[in-house]
Amino acid sequence: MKVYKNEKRKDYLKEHSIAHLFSFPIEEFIEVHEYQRDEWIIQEGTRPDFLFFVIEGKAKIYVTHHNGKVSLINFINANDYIGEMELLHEVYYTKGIQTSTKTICFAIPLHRCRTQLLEDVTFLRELTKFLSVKATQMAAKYSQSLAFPLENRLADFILQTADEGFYKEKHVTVCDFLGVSYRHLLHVLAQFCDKGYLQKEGRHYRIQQYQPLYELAGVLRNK
Amino acid sequence: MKVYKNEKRKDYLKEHSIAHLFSFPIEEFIEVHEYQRDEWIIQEGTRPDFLFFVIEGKAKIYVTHHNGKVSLINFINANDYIGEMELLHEVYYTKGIQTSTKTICFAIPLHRCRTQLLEDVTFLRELTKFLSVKATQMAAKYSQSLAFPLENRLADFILQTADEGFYKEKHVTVCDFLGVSYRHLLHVLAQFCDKGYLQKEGRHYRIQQYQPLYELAGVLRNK
DNA sequence: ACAAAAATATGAGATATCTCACATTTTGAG
DNA sequence: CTCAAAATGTGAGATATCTCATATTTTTGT
Repeated sequence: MKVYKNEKRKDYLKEHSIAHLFSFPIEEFIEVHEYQRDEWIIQEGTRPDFLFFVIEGKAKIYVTHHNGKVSLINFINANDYIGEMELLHEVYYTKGIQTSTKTICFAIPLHRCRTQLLEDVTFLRELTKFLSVKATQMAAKYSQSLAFPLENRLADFILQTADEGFYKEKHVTVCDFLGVSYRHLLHVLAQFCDKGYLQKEGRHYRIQQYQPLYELAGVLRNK
Repeated sequence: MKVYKNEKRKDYLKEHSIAHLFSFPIEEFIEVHEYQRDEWIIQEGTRPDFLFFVIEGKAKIYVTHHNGKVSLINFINANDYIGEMELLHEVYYTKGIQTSTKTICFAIPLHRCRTQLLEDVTFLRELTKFLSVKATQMAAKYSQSLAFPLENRLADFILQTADEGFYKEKHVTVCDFLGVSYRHLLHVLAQFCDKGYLQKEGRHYRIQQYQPLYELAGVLRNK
């Protein structure tokens, strides 16, 4: 992890100003952190000292279970908060956050700003919206994971992550995210190929037929 | 649904004052609603006109999927908010809320209070905490549902809901909540009886051995 | 450039969970 | 009280998903 200083820091603060998300002058407190690919921004089980706001990059939230299974709870993108749970709760089991690309965050030191943050209307209103979206997403994922087989959830995931007609996600990551075994993921992908929805090209999959994938994904939506 | 008026309303407002959750005088706006058992406080897919705060009673959040499956997303108890998503988001697919006992709520009319609520630090701070707990719970449930078989989740549920050593929940509700078929739920309950953890008495189950249930439930906790 | 680690791949058998069909019991509205 | 609806209960076969063993390929650190 690198901490940007002086000019580089100032440039980032100016270029990606988040002053409008607060009603007090926050900039002076902000540190600008750069994490490289696959670095851990927060270690699972360890309280962070900062509230982070992601400026550039992507990351993943992980939790490890007693039986050794790892769940990828969600993806984090630009303009997401990290560490807000620890700001709000004294006691909290901290999830691990790992970058999947180079990631730049604004880091707000909790020991200096906690009190002010918790009294700031502008900040709290934004955070409330952020959390409500998060809660809704998780509720949706939860109920879908119980109500539908992998076939449907995978179709949705493929459509959401496909890039120019190609699905290129890493199988291992997708297993953790959709909560299925590697074996079973490959099995369902192979079915999609058999049925002609996808065609494997090297290690990527070209989407051949969108319509049946749309139909499989469509049933996840609410009534 | 009944709306309490005059003395009855005043009594409730005094007895269960929520003035401390707001920094402006909210009481004058509050309606006191009573819902009987099994009544719907909010219809799925229909925007509510109020933000509710539960004073007494219990309710359930339901969502219906395209394939006809119904998920019980969560339980609602005293001191929970209902309808906060609709306060925060113009566009939102509203979940259904059904009481499971007689339930009394304070109902805050959105059209009159929305603006003030969204500018109220005290309210927003409380709501933020409420939502963060909700988001965390859902994330936990989600990852657990994927990582563990029913055996573990049911053991946890039995221990959490048991009353004086007896488990008495309705099977149909539990199926929706744990996202499994009726048949399978009975199957696992029968296993617990075979193994001597539970003993069926009429339509209730007496907990015979806590230890193995604790162990099954324990692996849900994080590493 | 090379060895180790990670990711991909595949087969076969086991288990968790679902669907459907049907019987019985309990509950609630009128 | 009565009847229909809801909840409970059981069997049997189907399917979704997991585990494990093992092989190949790709990526990564040094």
